[in-house]
Amino acid sequence: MGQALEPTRDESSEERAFLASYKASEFDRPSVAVDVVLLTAEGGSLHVLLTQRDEHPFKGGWALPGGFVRMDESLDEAAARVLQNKASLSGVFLEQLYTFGGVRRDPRMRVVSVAYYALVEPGRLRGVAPTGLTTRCLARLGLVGEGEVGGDAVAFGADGALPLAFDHAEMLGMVVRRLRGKLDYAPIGFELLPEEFTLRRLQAVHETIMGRALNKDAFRRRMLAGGMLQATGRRETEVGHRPAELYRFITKAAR
Amino acid sequence: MGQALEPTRDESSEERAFLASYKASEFDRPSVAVDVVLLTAEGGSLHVLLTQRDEHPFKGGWALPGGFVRMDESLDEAAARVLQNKASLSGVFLEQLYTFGGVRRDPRMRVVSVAYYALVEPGRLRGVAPTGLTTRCLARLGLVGEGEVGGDAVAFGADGALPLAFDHAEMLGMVVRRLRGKLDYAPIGFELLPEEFTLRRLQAVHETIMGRALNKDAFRRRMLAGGMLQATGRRETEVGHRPAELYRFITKAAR
DNA sequence: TGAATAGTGTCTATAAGACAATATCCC
DNA sequence: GGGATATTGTCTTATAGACACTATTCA
Repeated sequence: MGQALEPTRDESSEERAFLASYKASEFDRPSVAVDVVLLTAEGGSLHVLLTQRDEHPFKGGWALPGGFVRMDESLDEAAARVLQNKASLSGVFLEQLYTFGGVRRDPRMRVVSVAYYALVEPGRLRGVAPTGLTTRCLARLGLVGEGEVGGDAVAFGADGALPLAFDHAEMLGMVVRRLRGKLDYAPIGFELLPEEFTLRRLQAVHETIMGRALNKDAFRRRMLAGGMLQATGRRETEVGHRPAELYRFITKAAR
Repeated sequence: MGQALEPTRDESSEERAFLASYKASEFDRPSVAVDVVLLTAEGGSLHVLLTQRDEHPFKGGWALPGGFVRMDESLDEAAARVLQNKASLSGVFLEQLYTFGGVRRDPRMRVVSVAYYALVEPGRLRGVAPTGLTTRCLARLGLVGEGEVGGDAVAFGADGALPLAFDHAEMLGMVVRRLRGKLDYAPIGFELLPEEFTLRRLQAVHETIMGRALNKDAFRRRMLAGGMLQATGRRETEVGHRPAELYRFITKAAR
């Protein structure tokens, strides 16, 4: 570039005086948190990791895993830390979703929350939310205004819809719409599958995200023409019918 | 919904005790700011409002208009306030872009900045940045890695590329890519035009955003088929050739 | 009348949808 | 062999790009 200024090189006495006199804590400021929407796709539905709150506010309600951003970590790092601490996951797809900053979204105090979403294949979530636990669950995700622009999402537990804390229903609605929008041009379907998969499984993931059936022929053609799939030569086994070829996702760099 | 908990109704003594004991200012926290990318399209280029910094850091560099978020306003409201104060604009398209939260993006202190972008027609920017002023300008915007996924943008003033403060080159790069991605399915081209416009002008705006020529016939067909345009019956005047019909953008609601 | 762009109609190439035919596994 | 799904090939239809032709304004 050569265009950006280099602040560290510009250590004039004038600047040093300015920095010394700058009172960083002079004003009230919001807290900054990250919330992570950890998603997986299984059984034709998206599932999201939720934890039950044992304190006020929204005591007993279900919330996304989150935490406050530390002074020595970036937002991305904070989201990765939350994912590591709450789900023992690292190295997964993790991307910023949107930042929620309503004045009263947390009744305790002003909290600006940067929402992230993570995508992981079901196999990596074994043990993260064992059935039977009441404090955390993988809830099935459904949209309220199906097919509409705005609207919240609903999370279903074993006994029906779960009460969601804060504005987390809005976050969940936004993440589904974001996925649907990105699916056509970003390689996000692969993030929800193991390393090797059949075209049928990939289509099932896409159908799960879109919430509707897709044309098999067109899907197959589009995927193979897209140049992001590499045939392994191997085939699935023990399926009770003709086994399909296993494919692998190849990044642009590896092509 | 009926699923969300209602915190205000849940005023048990237990909750009141909790809220009273909650120490909101116990921890260090980042400052929260908004930066606004105010864009318009003219002469085949996108233009962005920049102000020259007269203080450290990045003294003399060019920055997006921005400001700290107040405790009594949402992020959207803060962005609208900045737009009103710095450009005397209200009621324009304004949408969140991305949140930048690198640890050292501001050398003074930790600042998390929520970037917004606003779109206005050139006519509404008359007087906002008069030529000749040295403290603010409407800079022509160009992408660095044209056609690539990532990469910064460059802002050109009268004398060439302007040095951009903070991570604002990254914000500008992101806004161009966001616009290109949204153009196909969101009605954002209209936001950069006056209320009535010809198809040729609309195509010029799309070409400006995409940075490449578009097929005239296909563009025309697609726009007319999209159902978002209403012919006014009037035509442009004084153009030195056959005048084109004037169209108006109609929202879904008005259809 | 000429220059310049608007607007229409038609042909072709490409991608999507539908559907039939064949292939290959497990039981 | 029968059941089930994979895979291939073909036909039809919708859309994008190319291009020719006509229309309308101002100079």
